[in-house]
Amino acid sequence: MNKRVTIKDIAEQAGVSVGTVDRVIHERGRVSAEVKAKVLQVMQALDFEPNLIASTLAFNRAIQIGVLMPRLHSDPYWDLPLLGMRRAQHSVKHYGVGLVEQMFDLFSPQDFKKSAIALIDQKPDALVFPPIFLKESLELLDHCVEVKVPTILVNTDVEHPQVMSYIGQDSYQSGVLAGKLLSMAMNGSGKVLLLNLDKETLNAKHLMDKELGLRDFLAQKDKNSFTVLRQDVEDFDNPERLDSLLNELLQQYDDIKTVFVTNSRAYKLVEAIQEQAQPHLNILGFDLLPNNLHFLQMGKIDFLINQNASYQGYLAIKNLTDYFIFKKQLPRVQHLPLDIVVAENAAYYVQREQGN
Amino acid sequence: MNKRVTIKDIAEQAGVSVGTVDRVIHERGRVSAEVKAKVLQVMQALDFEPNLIASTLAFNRAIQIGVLMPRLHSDPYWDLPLLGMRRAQHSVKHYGVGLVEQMFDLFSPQDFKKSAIALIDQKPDALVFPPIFLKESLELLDHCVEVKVPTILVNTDVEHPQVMSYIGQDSYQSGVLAGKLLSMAMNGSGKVLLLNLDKETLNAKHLMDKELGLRDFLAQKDKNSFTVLRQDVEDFDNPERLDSLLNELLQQYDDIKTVFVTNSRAYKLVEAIQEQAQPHLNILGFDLLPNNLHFLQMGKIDFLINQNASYQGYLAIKNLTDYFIFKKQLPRVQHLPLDIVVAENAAYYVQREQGN
DNA sequence: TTAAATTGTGTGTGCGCACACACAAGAAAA
DNA sequence: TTTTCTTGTGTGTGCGCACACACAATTTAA
Repeated sequence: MNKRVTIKDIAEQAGVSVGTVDRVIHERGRVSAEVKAKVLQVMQALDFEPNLIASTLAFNRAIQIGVLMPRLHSDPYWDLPLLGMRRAQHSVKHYGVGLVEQMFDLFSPQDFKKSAIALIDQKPDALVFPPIFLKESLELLDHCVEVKVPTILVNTDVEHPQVMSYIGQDSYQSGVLAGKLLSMAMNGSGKVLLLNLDKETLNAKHLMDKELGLRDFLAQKDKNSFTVLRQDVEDFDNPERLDSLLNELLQQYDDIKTVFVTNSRAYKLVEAIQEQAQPHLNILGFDLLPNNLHFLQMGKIDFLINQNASYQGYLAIKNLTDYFIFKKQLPRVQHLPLDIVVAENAAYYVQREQGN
Repeated sequence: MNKRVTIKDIAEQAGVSVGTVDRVIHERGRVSAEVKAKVLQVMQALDFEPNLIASTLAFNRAIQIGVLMPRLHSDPYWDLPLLGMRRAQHSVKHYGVGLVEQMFDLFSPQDFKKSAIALIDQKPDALVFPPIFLKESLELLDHCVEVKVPTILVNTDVEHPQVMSYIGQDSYQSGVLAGKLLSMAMNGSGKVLLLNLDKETLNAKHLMDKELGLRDFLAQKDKNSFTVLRQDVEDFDNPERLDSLLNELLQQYDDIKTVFVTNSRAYKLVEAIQEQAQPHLNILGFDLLPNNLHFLQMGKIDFLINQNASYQGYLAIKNLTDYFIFKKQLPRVQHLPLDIVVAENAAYYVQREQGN
């Protein structure tokens, strides 16, 4: 372990004081061109790497990350990223990184807007949120430009100059992957029932992308043998309705072999299905919610594609720490793995959700 | 951001000096019982959490982690954990954590032993290695007891008091998972050809475990419809031999639908197979080696189970940093996820291998 | 020409903690 | 009783860096 090079070493070698070296490093100006060149040259020569530990200690400034998320416990999916963020905050708090949380109603653009304003008022150093409502999100991003708050998006990407980084899944590709798994389960031919259990499905780009991915994959695989039936259900909290709808469809179309639930609500479908002598349906859904996992273990759900929602939140905070504390550049897009989860390998992912 | 509590605050509140508080925290003794109790009580009351940044800075000691691994570039699989370790070292070097690497010949117990001695001679603070040779590994662990070097095992676990932590896959469960995937591919019935492309297969517990997992799963699924044929091939570097062997087996047994290559050498099989009008075989293998990935994309390998070899190495170093720098307790066993990798989701895992 | 602003450089302090050292008081050994 | 050891406590320095401040040498303005 050849002793680390410090700014003091640089100073000596360059024949200046540490203050001058410091000014060069932080580009604070007030250094003559020659001296600056000399210092930089010595830094290169000695391969200087600043001691980030000492740096953060001396920096001694708290970083506040504003977090704008759907209200906790209002929807099981949306709890995941928030909890991931909190876990991350816990593990970087000694760098002086804190969260300022502001919750909003998942189905209310007005509330989103109100919460956004409240959050900005607290002057956070950065912002993290999922752009659930496109119009309001763009307004928020515009506002961020003014107050110069860098932003990380999770869950859905939006093109905007103020977006420093997007962390989330590749929705199209997750549709492709679903196609692969379902085509395997269908063994050559059959119909896929695509279920959008959501409100305002038409506006949800990520759901559209998943459908597109599925259709593209199946078409490329075997255009004539596979069919996709799409059904949007806004009233997904009504089990009787869901069940009867499903039965109607099964009567109307034969050869429906699999169901693709495009979001995390596959468990709602399973809960709704009455035990009858139905043809066996293979069900594919998303995300490791407790209910989904339960049905996966019971064999009522066959596949879950893990979009790593919890890890999305975790990474968002970790990355902002890297950005502020360690001065790292962040990639514009970070797609997380699409894990194929079956009963036989679910335990590891559940464990990882807790850990990190 | 309520200002953090420091040892100075504790000292004031308890009416003692910081030195005394320090002695209490580090249990260095030389503190009277009453004072110690008082200090602890104040620490509790103020919810003191030491500033780990300041702590590591002041600690100012280099930690050397001894790494004993198969020689780089001798086997593509074994490169992964080592590269993971180097990546990890890079990301924690500012804590003063360094690696002392010592390589050995993958097939030579003698060389392993020699390298182990050479490594111990450099007095590392901890040791990481895969216990490839059981006898020699146990000797090494015994020696570690004497010199008091805590050890982390990767890839294979061994019971020994000096083993602080094992990081790796659950081999049995990976066999189970393979069973699940292959049974799906076989659609109800058929034979699995289990290929051990390795030397000294009989001594390799992890290969045995995989076989057991596969057999248990298939038996439980449908005892009568599935059969496992096992074939050990020590001469796996000879393509002609492999190809003819496979053809013999296909002639001898009908209804072989799938091949389970129990380690990372599935690509060797694919390379050996001559393009003939064979019945289509679904092939399952392990690990994201470049060659395996290539054949996965080409559709010649159907599934890869990712044992996260690279991440194993990464975690080993990260965990030791946590242990030494942040005084965290490590779990005795850390099983990494068994990722199901198909052509449609491979990219993310490849990307993660590079990143972390 | 002189005062004021600007530029270039060095010094000093503090971030919170770890640890060596100093030193007093009492206990044990001589 | 004197000496040595032990125990309990406080003080001081340094880890490497960030940043405020001091101050001289210029340059610009008045």
